Amino acid sequence: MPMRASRFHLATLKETPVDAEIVSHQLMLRAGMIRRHAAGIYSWLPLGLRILRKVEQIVRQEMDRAGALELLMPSFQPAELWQESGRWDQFGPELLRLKDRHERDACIGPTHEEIVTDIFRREVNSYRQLPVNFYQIQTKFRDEIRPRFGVMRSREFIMKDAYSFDLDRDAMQRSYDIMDQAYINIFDRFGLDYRAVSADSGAIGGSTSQEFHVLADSGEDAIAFSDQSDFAANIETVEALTPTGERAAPSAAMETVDTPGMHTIADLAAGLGVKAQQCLKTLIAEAEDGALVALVLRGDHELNVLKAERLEGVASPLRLAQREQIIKLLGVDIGSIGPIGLEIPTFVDHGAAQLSDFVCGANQDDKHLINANWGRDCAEPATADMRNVVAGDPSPDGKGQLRILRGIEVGHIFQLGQKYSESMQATVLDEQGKTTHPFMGCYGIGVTRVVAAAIEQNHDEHGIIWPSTLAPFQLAICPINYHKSELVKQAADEFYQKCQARGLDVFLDDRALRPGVMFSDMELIGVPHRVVFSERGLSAQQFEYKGRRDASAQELPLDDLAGFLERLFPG
RNA sequence: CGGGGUGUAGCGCAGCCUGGUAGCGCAACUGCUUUGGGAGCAGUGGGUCGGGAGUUCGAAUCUCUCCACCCCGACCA
Repeated sequence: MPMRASRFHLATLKETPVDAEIVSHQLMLRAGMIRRHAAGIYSWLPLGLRILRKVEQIVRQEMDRAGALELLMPSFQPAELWQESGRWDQFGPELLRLKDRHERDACIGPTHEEIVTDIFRREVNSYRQLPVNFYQIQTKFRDEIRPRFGVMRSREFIMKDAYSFDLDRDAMQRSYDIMDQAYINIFDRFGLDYRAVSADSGAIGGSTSQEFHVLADSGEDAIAFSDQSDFAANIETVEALTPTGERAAPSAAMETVDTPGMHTIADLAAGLGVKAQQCLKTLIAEAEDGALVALVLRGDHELNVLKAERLEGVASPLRLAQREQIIKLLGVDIGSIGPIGLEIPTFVDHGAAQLSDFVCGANQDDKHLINANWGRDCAEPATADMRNVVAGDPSPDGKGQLRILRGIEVGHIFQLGQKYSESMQATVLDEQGKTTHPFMGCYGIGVTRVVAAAIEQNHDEHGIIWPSTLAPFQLAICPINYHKSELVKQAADEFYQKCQARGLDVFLDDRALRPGVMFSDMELIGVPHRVVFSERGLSAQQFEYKGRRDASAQELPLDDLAGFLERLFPG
C-alpha cells in the first residue's frame, strides 16, 4: 500500500526511552512501531504492523506452497483437552489458567497441540486423508517469568505454528523434510543471515529437531559450527570430545597457599600469576536426594546445564546450592572449594581431569592448593562431559574445529511422534483397516520475534535497515519545499503515481518539514531507498537517490527516472 | 520467585539529602520568519509528583504500606 505522510501516523521519537535495553527494542519504540501497555504486552502501531504483515505474508505463501493448510484455532482453550494430554499438570505457571463464569477451567493457549489434535481426531478418519499439515498464524500467550527485550520475549506474541499428521514414522520424516525446506525458503526470503542448527544431541537416526537462528551478536543462544563440515548445533547440545593425549606427569609437590579475597577464577589467576585453564572451578549443585554434589571444570570452561542434569544423582532441573547450605554442609565458603578432600559425590569434566599441577580450592576459607594432581593427591576422579564447547574445540563429527556464533532463535521444527495422538486418542484406519495413532510433527516460527531479530541484525547509528522484503515501505520520496514549490510538488506527485502504478509500497513525505527531519525519519524507520526532489535539482534536470546503506547520495538525470525505477524494482 | 534499581507533563531529566505547594530540554498547539541533515523568535496548553496511610501548621521531599516498571539469574518462538 502506498502512503502519504500526511495521512499516516508516523510517531518517531528523538530520544531513546530508558527502559529499552536492546537495540531492536529501542528502535522499535523510536520508530513508532510498537507501544507498551504492561510488562511484555505491546500494541503494534500502523508502521510496525506493516512489517509484521510482510513477515506473515512470506510465511503464509511458503507454507501454502509446501502444501500446508491454514486454519485458525482459538486462544481460549478448555482445560479438558489439556487434562487429556496430561499437560494441564505438567505445564508450569507459564500456562495462563483462568475460569469462566461457570467456574470451568480454561487457559490462554501458549501452543496448540491439544486443539489441533482435537480437530484432527474429529475430522480425519482414514489414511487416505494423510498426510495433512494444518497451520495458523495466531496470537499466543505465555506468562513468562520475566518478559524482556520488547517483543523479543513478550508474553503475548504472534506465532506461526504448524502440525503435520502422518501414518507412520517414515511419512512423518517426509513431512518434516518438507517443512525443513519450507523454512529454508522462508528465511531466505526474509533476507536475513541465519543458520539452521541441530537442537538434538546424539539422537540415533539423524536430526529430529532443528532450530533456526538469526545471527546477531546480541543473540541469547550460542551456536557451534564446524569450519570444515556442515555440522551446526545449539551449543547446549554439542558434545565436547574427550581429550586423547596422555595427562602430563606431576612435576612438583602439592602446597597450600594463602589466597585472601580471591574468590573467582579471575582473582585467582591474577593473584597467583597462573592461567585460568590451569585452575579448577568447583561448582556445588543439589543432588536428587537433597544432598550436594560437586561439579568440577577447568577454570576457563563453562558448565553445560543440560549435560550436568544428565549426570547420575544430580537434580534435574539443575539447581546450584545456596551459599548458606554449602557453608553449613562443607564448612567452607564459595571460592575456596576444591575436589581434594571433598566428601561429597564429585564429577570432573574431561578437560579438568586432563590437568596436572593444577590450582584448586583447599576447602579452607581463603586457601588454595597449587601443584595438585589427580591420582597422587586424591583418587582418580569420575569423569564426564559437562562443559560447553568453546571455539577451537574439535567438531564432534571429527571434521574440523568449532566456531561459535550468537543467534536469536526464531524457528523450531521437531518430530512429536505419537505423544499427542496416543494421549488424546487420535486415530485413523490404515490400509488394512486397522486403527493406528498418527505420527505428528510440529513447526513454529516466532513471527513477532522475527521482526525484532531482523532489526537486531540490521541497524546502524541512524536507525533500522530493513531487508527489502520486510521493509514497511520500499521507497521514500522526500520532496524539499513540497508546499512551496509547484515544480517540486508536481515532480513528487507524478513519481508517486508512477510508483503506485508499479504496485510499490511507496511513501511520499508530504509534510511541510525541513529536509533534515524527513531524512532522519526515513533512516530511523529503515526505508531501503530514498528519492529527493528539489528546486535546485529539478532545474538542473536531476533528482537525488540514496540507498539506506549508501555512504552518500547521488545525483541522477531526471529523464532517466523511469529507467531508474525499472532497474531498482525490476518486473 | 530470589537479588539490585527506578517511579515527577507524551519522551529524557532536575528538584528530595536540609519540608514552604513544581521546573528544564525535546515533543504538542498558535503566529511570524525559515526550508538540503532533527531551524529561529514570540506565545499557549498539559502534571492527583505511582496509589494509600501516617508525621507536620504545611509533604514531590520524612515514615510505613501497597502497586507498577526496569535490570541480573532458572523458561522459550
